[in-house]
Amino acid sequence: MAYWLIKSEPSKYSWEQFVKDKKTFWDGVRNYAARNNLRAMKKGDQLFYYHSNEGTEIVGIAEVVKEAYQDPTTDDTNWVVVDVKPVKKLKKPVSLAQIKGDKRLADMALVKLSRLSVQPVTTGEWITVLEMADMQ
DNA sequence: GCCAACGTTGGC
DNA sequence: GCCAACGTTGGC
Repeated sequence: MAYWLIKSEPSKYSWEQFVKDKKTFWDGVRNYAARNNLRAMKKGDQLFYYHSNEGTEIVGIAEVVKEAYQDPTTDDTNWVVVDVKPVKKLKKPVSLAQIKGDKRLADMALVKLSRLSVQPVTTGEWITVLEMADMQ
């Protein structure tokens, strides 16, 4: 099983909305690196849900329920979506500032490739973030 | 609202 | 195929 991080602007699609919907397809990815990550996702993979622009923190955990398929919002076959569902909210959100301040997370894509909207997370990073969220 | 970083486009 | 110009993302 792999770990990932997906970003969303709360003003466009917040964690709260995601929980209300119970499931969504992750659309709007128009970047090849992010697209490749979507394609690499397997059912059951876990994802951090990150709020960009407002909050700038990891707020919850989601799970892949359906692997990549043609993006239903476009005819362009370059683009895919995955289905994801919320798993649980973090007890304490982990902010970008906290992540930047922890040297164990200095290599996180969130820090190094800040504009990538779908990024891989290593097992070590996953565990560290969960610790910071008071979830261990 | 500004601006840095980075991806993409298009001229040559 | 290089690289400048441009557009977009996202932190502050």
